[in-house]
Amino acid sequence: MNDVFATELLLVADGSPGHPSPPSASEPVYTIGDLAKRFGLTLRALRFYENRGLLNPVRGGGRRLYGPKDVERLALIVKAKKLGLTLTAIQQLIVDDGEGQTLRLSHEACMAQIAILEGQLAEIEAALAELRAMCGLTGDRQPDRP
Amino acid sequence: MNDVFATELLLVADGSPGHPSPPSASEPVYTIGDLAKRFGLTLRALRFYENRGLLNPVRGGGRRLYGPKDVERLALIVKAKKLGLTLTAIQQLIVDDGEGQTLRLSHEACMAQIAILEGQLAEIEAALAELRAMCGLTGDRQPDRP
DNA sequence: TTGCTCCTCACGTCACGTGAGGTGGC
DNA sequence: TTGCTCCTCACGTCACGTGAGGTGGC
Repeated sequence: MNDVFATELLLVADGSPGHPSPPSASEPVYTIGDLAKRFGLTLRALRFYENRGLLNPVRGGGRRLYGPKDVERLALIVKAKKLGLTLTAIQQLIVDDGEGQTLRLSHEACMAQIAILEGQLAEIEAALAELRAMCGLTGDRQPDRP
Repeated sequence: MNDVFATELLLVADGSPGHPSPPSASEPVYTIGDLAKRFGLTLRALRFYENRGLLNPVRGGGRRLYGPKDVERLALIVKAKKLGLTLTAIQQLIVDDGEGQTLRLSHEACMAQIAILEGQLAEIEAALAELRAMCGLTGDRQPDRP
């Protein structure tokens, strides 16, 4: 389904002991490069997330190895970032409810985030209106009326 | 017209030599606190702009003293920031055309900035749509149709 | 041997926030 | 003496970018 994952899929015998989610036998394992390509992130970003405690891949020969749970978690991180949440917030919002990881965003927090984004939206729209006026464009982007 | 300016207006005899725009006699002079209140900025922000070379107030008794030209320049900085421009860009865009300072934004740069903001707008609108769905709100914020 | 991918420091960027410790004039 | 406003370091924050210098396996 995915070139990166099809060609670079690895298998690992066991995870390191004590790891929160050690990849078990025959589970797919990905390198940092795999995930970077898949999610459109840099290696640096993935290492940074790990440093912030958002990811916790096992090590194999000094390299980071990501299992399905790590992939699931990273997908949530990327999704939450698109919602405009900070990494600090994301770290506290991702929880595991037995059947997988989810973004536990309370209704209150959700409304608060909406308010923040609406504020940013207004600022950007005001800036766009001003810039379009400066560029000699009409604010509503309709052709000139007679 | 402005309480801050009316009550804290100072007069200074001469500017320091070599300064690009030394306040001359009987020109109004403002403190950093005056400008912070007037423009809704922090003292730290004003000092930071100075450090970046965006402002260059004279000193009087160790204190920063801002003249009308500094005020004019700061107004431009604040306006440009609202357009989403970086301080580095702003520094290069502010020019003095004999009759005052202006933001020299080329048509090309203007269009480029519009494109950037339109991209941000799209991202924020997508995030808002998602958040409203999560919060159980309708995307277009209209009441439920029968 | 070369090329590729990965690694760990560690400093840089952006626009400030936030104390720490001190000064000057009412 | 207290309160207010100002000052200069200087480290912290946010989310990474960007080398520097080195490793491992084809």
